[in-house]
Amino acid sequence: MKKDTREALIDSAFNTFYKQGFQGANIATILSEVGINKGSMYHFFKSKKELGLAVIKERIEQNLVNKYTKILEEKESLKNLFDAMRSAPETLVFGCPLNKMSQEMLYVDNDFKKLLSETYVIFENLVGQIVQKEGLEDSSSKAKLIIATYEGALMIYHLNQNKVEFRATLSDLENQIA
Amino acid sequence: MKKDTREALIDSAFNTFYKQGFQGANIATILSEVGINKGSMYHFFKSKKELGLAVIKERIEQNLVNKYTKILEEKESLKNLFDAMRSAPETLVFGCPLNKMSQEMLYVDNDFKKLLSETYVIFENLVGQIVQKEGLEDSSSKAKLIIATYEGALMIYHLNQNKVEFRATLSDLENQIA
DNA sequence: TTTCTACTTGACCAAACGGTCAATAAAGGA
DNA sequence: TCCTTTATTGACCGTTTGGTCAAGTAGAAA
Repeated sequence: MKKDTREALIDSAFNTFYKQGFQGANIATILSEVGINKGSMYHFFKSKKELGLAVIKERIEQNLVNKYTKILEEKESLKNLFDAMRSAPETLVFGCPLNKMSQEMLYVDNDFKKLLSETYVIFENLVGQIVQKEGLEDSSSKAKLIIATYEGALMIYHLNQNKVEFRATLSDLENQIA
Repeated sequence: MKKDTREALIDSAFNTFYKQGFQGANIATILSEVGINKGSMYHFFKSKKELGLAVIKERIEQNLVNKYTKILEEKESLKNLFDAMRSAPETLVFGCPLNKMSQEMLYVDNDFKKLLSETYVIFENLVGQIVQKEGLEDSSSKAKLIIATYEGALMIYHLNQNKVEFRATLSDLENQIA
């Protein structure tokens, strides 16, 4: 179990940053959640920032890759993509992790910006492949439109808590895309 | 000039929070920018949080109201709405203030959440009125779609810095709405 | 068993943070 | 002019913050 300290640290950091924001989160919270001491964390990460970057790389990016490559490999990719997006309120209870982190950190730190931009490219490519698989043209601009609408609608959902309208927006988009 | 301290404070706070986030910003920065002492600020605002709420109410919300009521009163409202949105990268250099603040603070503090939700309602209503003025049906769900796409596309723009594609996304939306 | 490395402890630190306060100054009205 | 209210000063405070470090422990390899 000792070997998993690093993973437990990233898990807890992801959750804490996700809820409270990177700058608003404090390390002590993460430490007590994992049940270790400060020095132990600094053995794996040389700073809070490094921990943040690891969270982006190993959780935010990885979660996106896992989720959307799986959809890409399925039979009805595009349909499943919209199904997955429509269920976002259930899974992403504090919003889109990539969007949250981006809004907060993009102009605060350049290393965050670089990593978050790279993560977005991966996201767009995966959605683009799903669109392309359906034989649709302009897959990259369609992917952008899907992601934009999804992210924006998710923001609105978190502001007005109206799940029905959130899903309706995505369904309209789905009908329009195909 | 002395009477404008409160306004100068909110101006500087808005800019600082906009760039660095609410939690990431420190009061000393704002104070030195305005050129006053700490006690002077605490004469007008009883806490950093009160200053943050005032920024939302008196800058973020007000700016939205000013900008979109003006468009609503113009001749070609809907066209001008899309023109204004397309020029967002020039005016909103760090993203959408409402979106940024929402992503950061929605699940951190309930007073922020309430105020930000109210601000969104105002935003949606104004865009809804612009849509309705054009004689289009379903103005409220069309307003949601416009805002969602706009917010999402703006997020993408800040991640990939591609202004051409940002504008294209909004132009596609414009063509599809009408 | 010894040794080397990876990990963990817990006390410690300096700096930065948000916030307070009594004293003072300036403005405005009577 | 005097007086009251509003605004400003600047020193001060307690807490929290991210981060350090010397010491010790556990585990694996030899």
